[in-house]
Amino acid sequence: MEIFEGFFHGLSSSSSSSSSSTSLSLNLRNSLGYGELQGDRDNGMLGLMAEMGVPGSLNAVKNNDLHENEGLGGTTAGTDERIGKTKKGDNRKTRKPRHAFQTRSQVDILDDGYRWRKYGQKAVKNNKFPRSYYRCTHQGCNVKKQVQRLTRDEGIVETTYEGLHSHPIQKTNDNFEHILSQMQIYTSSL
DNA sequence: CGGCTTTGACCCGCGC
DNA sequence: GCGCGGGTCAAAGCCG
Repeated sequence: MEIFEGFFHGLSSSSSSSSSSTSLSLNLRNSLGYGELQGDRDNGMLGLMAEMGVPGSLNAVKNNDLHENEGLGGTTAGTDERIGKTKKGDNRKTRKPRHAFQTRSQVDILDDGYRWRKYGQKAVKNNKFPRSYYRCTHQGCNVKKQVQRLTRDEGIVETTYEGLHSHPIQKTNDNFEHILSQMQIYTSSL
């Protein structure tokens, strides 16, 4: 997979600090947890990058911001009322896998083939760019993701996926290589 | 007109 | 207890 090797050249030239809103189509078919099992990190993108050996130049992107947060009581089934505060602390054991990776791209929204609905945006400490919260629009699929652009290198977008899709992707991934030629993927598992 | 984004409020955990 | 930081809700507006 020399494509990844290819990215690292000609990247720095394209950081034109313009966050154009053209949607970039990144289609990762069999990655990002499409499946029933949890924690199947061996396949898909993460495993792919793990075995191809991401070059060590990514120390510029310290993922000290990526701290695993298992509590994350976001397991709202959508039925509980805030006022009632049923606070389902019991099923905290069902922690969801969270996969974060960083892509060097000029666009904020990396379309990975799923349909996402934005449900929030917050300013993050130590970052001048806000973090966006998305949820998969597919029925019964409450996969969430966060997209955040780093202050240190505004050419890098950090995407954190939480949960596993229970439905197939709908788009094709034939232009995957074309996408890869436009961005640089870092990896991190948490 | 329906789906999505925007955006302020709300909630909650945690540290002081 | 209070403030802060982060995550979510939901009403209103936008847009194809």
